[in-house]
Amino acid sequence: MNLKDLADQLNLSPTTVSRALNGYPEVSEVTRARVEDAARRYNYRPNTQAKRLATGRAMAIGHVIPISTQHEIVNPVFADFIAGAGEVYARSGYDLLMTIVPDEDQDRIYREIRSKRNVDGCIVHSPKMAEPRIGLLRELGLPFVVHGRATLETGPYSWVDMNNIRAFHRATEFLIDLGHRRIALINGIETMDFAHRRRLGFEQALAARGVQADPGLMASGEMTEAQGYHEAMAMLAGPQRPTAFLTSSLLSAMGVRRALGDLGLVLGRDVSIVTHDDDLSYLRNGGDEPIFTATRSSVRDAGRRCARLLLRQIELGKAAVPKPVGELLEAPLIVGASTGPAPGV
Amino acid sequence: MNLKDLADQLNLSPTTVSRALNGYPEVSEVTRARVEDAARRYNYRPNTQAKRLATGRAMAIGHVIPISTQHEIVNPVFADFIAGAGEVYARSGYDLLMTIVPDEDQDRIYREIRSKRNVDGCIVHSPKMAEPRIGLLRELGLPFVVHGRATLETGPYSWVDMNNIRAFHRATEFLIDLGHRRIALINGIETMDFAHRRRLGFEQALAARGVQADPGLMASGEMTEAQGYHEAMAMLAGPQRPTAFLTSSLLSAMGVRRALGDLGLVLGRDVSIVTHDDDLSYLRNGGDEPIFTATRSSVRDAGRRCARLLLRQIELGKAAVPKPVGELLEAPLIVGASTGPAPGV
DNA sequence: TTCGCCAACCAAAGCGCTTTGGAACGGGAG
DNA sequence: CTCCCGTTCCAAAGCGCTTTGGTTGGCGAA
Repeated sequence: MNLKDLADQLNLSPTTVSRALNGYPEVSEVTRARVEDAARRYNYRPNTQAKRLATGRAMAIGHVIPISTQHEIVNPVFADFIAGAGEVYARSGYDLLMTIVPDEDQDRIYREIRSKRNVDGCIVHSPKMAEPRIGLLRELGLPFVVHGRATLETGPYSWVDMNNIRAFHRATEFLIDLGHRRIALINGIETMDFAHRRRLGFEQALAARGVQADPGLMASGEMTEAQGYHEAMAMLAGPQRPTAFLTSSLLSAMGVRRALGDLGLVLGRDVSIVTHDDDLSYLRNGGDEPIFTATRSSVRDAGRRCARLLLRQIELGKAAVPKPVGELLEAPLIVGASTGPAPGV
Repeated sequence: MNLKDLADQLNLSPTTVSRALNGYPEVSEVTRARVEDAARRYNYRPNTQAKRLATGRAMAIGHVIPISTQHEIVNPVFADFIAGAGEVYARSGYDLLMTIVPDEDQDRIYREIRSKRNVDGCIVHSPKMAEPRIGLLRELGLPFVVHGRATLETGPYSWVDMNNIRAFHRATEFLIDLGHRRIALINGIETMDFAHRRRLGFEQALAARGVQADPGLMASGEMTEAQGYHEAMAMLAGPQRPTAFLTSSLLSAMGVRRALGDLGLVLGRDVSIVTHDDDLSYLRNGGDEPIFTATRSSVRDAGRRCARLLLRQIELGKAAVPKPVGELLEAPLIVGASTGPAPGV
C-alpha cells in the first residue's frame, strides 16, 4: 500500500493525502480525519527511502564506532551510550546507523558517509587529545557532537563531557585526606582525552597537597579486569607499595580487588580503591550500598544528552549555522566500602 | 555532484555512466575507464536514498535491541555481537540500523520496520523459549536470522546458536568427575531460551550420574556481578553448602569469587567455579592462562555468522524463498585455575 | 547490394514521496 | 451582479538513481 493506492481508495489526490498526514493546514479537518482513519486501517506507512529522497533529509544519525586494531576491543560503554542516544532518536523519528571501523579507516568512512548522504549528522566517540575527525567533519559540513573533548583542538565544536579533571582531583583529595600518600593511578590509554584529563586531575591534587607523584605508580592501558590485576600485582610487589589505587574503570577496579585477594590483603583496610563508575546497566557498582567508592557519571545519560544536542543542531542548521555548545557533567564522589584510612594512620 | 552532472561533464548519458559504474557489460572498456576516472576526480558517490528508492533494496540490516523494562539492562554481549556482524555488513556494503526498544514495544517496531521498508532483513536477539517475533517476521515476510533458538517454536527458521545443552552438560560432568556433588547453578533468566537449555544440560548431567538436583542451589536472574555475589552468599550460608558453582556469565562468576573472598574461602580449593565465557573483547577470561575454567564461545564470531547467513538468505531470496538453515556452534571446555577436587575427596 | 547482428550508447519511464503553482468553489463586500 | 479572497483540493514537476526498450552505426554473410 503506497501513497497513490491510498489516495485512490479515498478518491483524493496524493497531494492531499500527503498533506493530511503531515499536518499541513490547507486540508479540512474532516478530510484529515478520513485520511488518517484510512491510513490506520490499511496500515499505511510512507516508504522511508522515497520520503528521504524527496525531502533530502536522511532522518538518521551515524555512530562510527572505532575498533582499536591492536587490542581488538570494543569499548564496553558503547552499549549503554547508544541505548541512551537511541531513546532520544526513537522519540524524534530518527534512525541510528552504526558503522564499526578499524581505527585507521575512520577518515575514509566519514567522507563516505558524507557523500552518500545517508545521515544528517553524527556522534564522535572516544576523542583523542589531538582529534583529526573534528577538523574533518567541520570541513565536510556534517553536523556532529563529540562525546568527550579534544584538548589540542582549538576550533569550536559541540560536545558533552564529564568533568574528568575535577572528578579525579576530588577522588585523589579524598584519599589524601584519609592519610594515603602512595596512591597508584590505573588509567586508560593516555592519548585518549578523557584519560589525559583524569591524570591531570590526579597530578594536580597530589601537587596541591605537596605529595610527590611516583611514575612507578602510574599505569595506563586498555581498561580491563586483567589490566587492573596485573598492574596491581606489579605495583604491590615493588618497593614503593601503594596503599591506595585510583582506577579509571570498574573492570580495572575488579582486577585490583582480585590482586588484593591473591596477596591476602583486605580491601578498605590494607589497601583502598577509588574508581570511576560509568554506571553501566550491566555493571552496576553494587545496589544500595556501593561496593567501591567511586566517582559516578552515567554514560547512558551522556548518550541522551549528545543525541538531544545533535538533533537540536540539525534542526537549527536548516536556518543558519548553529553555535557550537558544550555540556559539562559533574561526577559526584560516592563513598562505598572500598576505602578507609591509610594503614598506620 | 550527482549522476547527471557527472554525465554532462563526460558528454555521456546518465544511463551509460550508471552502467559503467555498476559494472554492466554493455559499455566499452575505454568509456568505463573514463567514467571511473572522472568519478574519482570529482569524488562522486551515488546518493544512497536515490539508489535505494530505485532498486527497492534498503541495503541495511536491522538490529532491534530489546531493553528489559524491569531491569533497564542492555545485554553486555550486544557490543561484541554487533562488532562481528558489522564487519560482515561493511564488506558487503550494507548498513546496520539499530533500534533500542522496550521489551513490550517490539511487535510494533518490527511491523513499522517492515512497512517503512528501510531494512532488507533483521537479526532477532535474545529469543525466549516461546518467541512471538519469529512467527511475526515470518508472517511479515521479512528475512531474519535468530541469534539463538526458540524451543517452543515449531516452524522452520534460520538461526545460529551455541550448543548450550552440551556445554553445560560437559561442565557439570567435569565438576562431578572432580568429586563435587553439591553443585550450584547461577543462570540467566530462564524464560530466555539459552538459559533454559543450560539448565537442561546441567540437570541431565546430574541425573545421568545419579546426583540429586537441589532446587535451593539453582538461581536465575540478570547475569551481573551483584547477582553472582548475592546468590553465592545466600547459598554458602545455607545448610547445603555447595562446593562448586556453575555460572552463565563471567560477570556472575566474578561476583561469586567476591563472595568467596568475603567468606575467606579459597577459589579452586574450597570452592570451584566453572563459567560460560562469551569471549567478549573487554571482558577476557585472563590472557594465556584462563582465570576461570570455562566453556567458551565467541559472541563476536556468532555475530559474523548470523550476518553472513542473513545476507546469503537475502541474496537468494531475490530468486525464491530460501530454505532456513541452522548453525550449531560447540563451546569447548577450557580448564583454568578456578576448579579443583571437591574438598575432602 | 541487402540483410541481420552485434557493440555501444541513449531517452524516458519509473521508484514513492514532497512541493510548487495553480484551479474550483463559495461567500461576503461593494 | 460582480469581484475578490479564502478555503480546499489537485496536476505535475521534482528528488537522483536504475532499468526498459529502444536507436545508431559498422561489419560480415549471403
